[in-house]
Amino acid sequence: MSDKTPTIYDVARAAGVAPSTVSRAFSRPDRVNVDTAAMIRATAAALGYRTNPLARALPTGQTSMIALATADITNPYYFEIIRGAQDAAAERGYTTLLSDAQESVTRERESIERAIPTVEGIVLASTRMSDSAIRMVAKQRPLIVINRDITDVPHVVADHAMSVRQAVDHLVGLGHRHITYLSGPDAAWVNAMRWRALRSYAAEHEVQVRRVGPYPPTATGGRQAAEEFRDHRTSAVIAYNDLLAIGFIRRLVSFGARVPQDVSVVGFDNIFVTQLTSPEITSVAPPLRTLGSMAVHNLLALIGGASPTTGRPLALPTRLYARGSTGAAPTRRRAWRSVTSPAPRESATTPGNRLPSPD
Amino acid sequence: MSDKTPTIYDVARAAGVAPSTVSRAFSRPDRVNVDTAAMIRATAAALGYRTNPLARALPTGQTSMIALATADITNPYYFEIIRGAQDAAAERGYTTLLSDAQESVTRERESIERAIPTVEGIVLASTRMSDSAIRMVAKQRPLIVINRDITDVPHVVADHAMSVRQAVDHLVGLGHRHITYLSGPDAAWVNAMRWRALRSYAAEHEVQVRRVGPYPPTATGGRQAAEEFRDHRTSAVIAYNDLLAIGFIRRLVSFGARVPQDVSVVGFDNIFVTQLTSPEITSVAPPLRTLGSMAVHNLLALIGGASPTTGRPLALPTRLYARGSTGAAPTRRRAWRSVTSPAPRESATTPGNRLPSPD
DNA sequence: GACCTGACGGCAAGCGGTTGCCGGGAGTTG
DNA sequence: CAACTCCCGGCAACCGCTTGCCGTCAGGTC
Repeated sequence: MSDKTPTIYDVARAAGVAPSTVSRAFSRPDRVNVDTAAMIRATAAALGYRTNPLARALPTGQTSMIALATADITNPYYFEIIRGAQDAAAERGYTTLLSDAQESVTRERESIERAIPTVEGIVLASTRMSDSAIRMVAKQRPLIVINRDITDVPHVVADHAMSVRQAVDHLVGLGHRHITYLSGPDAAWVNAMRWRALRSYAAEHEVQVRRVGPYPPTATGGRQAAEEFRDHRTSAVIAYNDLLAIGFIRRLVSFGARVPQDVSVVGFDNIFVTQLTSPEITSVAPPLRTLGSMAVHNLLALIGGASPTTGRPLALPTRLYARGSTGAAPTRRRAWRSVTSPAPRESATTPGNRLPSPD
Repeated sequence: MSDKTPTIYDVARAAGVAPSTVSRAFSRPDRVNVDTAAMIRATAAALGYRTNPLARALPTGQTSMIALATADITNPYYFEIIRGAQDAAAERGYTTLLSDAQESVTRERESIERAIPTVEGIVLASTRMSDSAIRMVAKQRPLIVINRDITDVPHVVADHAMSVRQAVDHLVGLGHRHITYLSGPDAAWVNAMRWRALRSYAAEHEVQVRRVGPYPPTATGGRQAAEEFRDHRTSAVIAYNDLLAIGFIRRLVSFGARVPQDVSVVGFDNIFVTQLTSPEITSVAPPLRTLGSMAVHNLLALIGGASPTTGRPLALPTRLYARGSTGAAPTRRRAWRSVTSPAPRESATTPGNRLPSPD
């Protein structure tokens, strides 16, 4: 009994067959007699044999791995996408390699470059790369892009027009007629889509919209936005995403504004944090989990040799969750509560994540 | 020009040397003449050659991958750990394979089993596995455990005693003398440590402590906790983690309690969400990022052949961030505000993440 | 009974690197 | 100038699994 992990050769010897037969017993069961196969499996099990994915990958190129590239893994937005993707992948025996670009294009490219040789395909979730860069990657590996419509590259997208309609309808239903859009990163395709959809839909409904930004898609970005909003108020605000909405509201409140009495705010993505704030955030939820799993399904089909055109990129429906951050439009504009009144304080501390390592 | 990616053989032919020389030019530059090496690198670059990690891994076993196993990737607690680990790994040319157990022991074991053949080492972040199961894994691959002190298995831990002291000192400083501990999962080693430390430290300071739970380490768990707390109040509460603290506070507030006037709450981990709630959550921050990077450093050392005893497991210092959820103890206990008064409403909706896939 | 067919197992050549070992030649030493 | 080192490049044998191809043999056909 050697301490090394057993190989097909060990199994072959023990079972009295050729290595090739052992191999086939696992990878091509139909190619070998059922009894022989059963016998081989049995001895393999007894020896504790497990096929080495690396060795298998070399001749076949099948690593059973796919990459899921995210712009920032700490953004709750990705949670459900990741879950959906991983579940779908695991179901088919694939492992998901999560890559995190930390919101940097360079890092994104690097980590993708690095992943390419080991993965069979790639899912790009809200990439910041240019169309041409994406096409370069698509040339090397099967690729699916989430939430970005790029010609000739297969993708899955949420129905952005629908999401915007839901947000606007909700606000209009509450009597709002003036909406400010807090813009996300310019490089984010979704941001552009939302704004475009918003503008055209608003036009149809005699709603005034204007855009401010761009801001980083974080709570900090939202705070910034609030500073600027202060001088150009509207009764309603649509934020590029929930994090932005949250930061925005917090700062606004610290200015003495009341949400939703003075300002109604709706976000996008419906991340779990929307339910942990006061007020809770009204948010439009894209089917994140479905996007993730669908992306992987399509990717796996592509890897399996399906033609890229299969499965027309239909836009997945979204849904609005009405919560405390939206309410009836004020009948007439009034001054915000004085700033001197006791407003919830905001902490200036930052997480102490960079403690020196004690050595 | 073939469309296949070039191999060392292609480079060798183009450069007029043997494949082995090409190989060495990359993996053992000192073993080959500098000029030759430079020439080879040049032709390699011209051909667009890049060494295939899979092929390299087969004979050497060096996959340049490590696994980071988390109990629940959607828990913000892991963010900084992940970042720290990934940075440290990337710095040394390693790729991190993130695995997500979704809080299930079976899944955790499965994904680790699955990862073992492809990774050189493993970091276990707050595993739910038993000591013996962990030792089994440690037998197969170099292993580092985060935040769990298990004999004979190398680990990195935060100073739990210190964190508890900080929480208690903070509360005592505010005049609190009765503390309830909201317990996390029984399987979480940290939970046990905290409670133990809390009990002994409290005893020294004439503070009454009691424990309730266990609860799942989520906002929902916190809500549950609030239900039970309602009938057995104390002026101060220490929650197993921030999520628990947040859920707890929200429910409490919906009961008419005021935080921090009636109840002070401190959490652990200092996740980013603590700064997005009202009130913001006072929290004790373990050096998450350092834990992550240190774990990887040690792991890499282990892989490099260092003896496991190297680098005594010292406990990393923690730090408390005082925020709005804690305040002076009430001079005397008084009734909570009536439940009928307008309390912030809590949404009953759940994220619509499981939209049927439209096919 | 000769011939054909299909199922099944084995042989051996890869997949793309790595590495122990060998040997030629330049440089060093006495 | 002989003897000895080193440096450096090549040869070839792996690493563990897959797979095209071939041979054997049982069963079916006429």
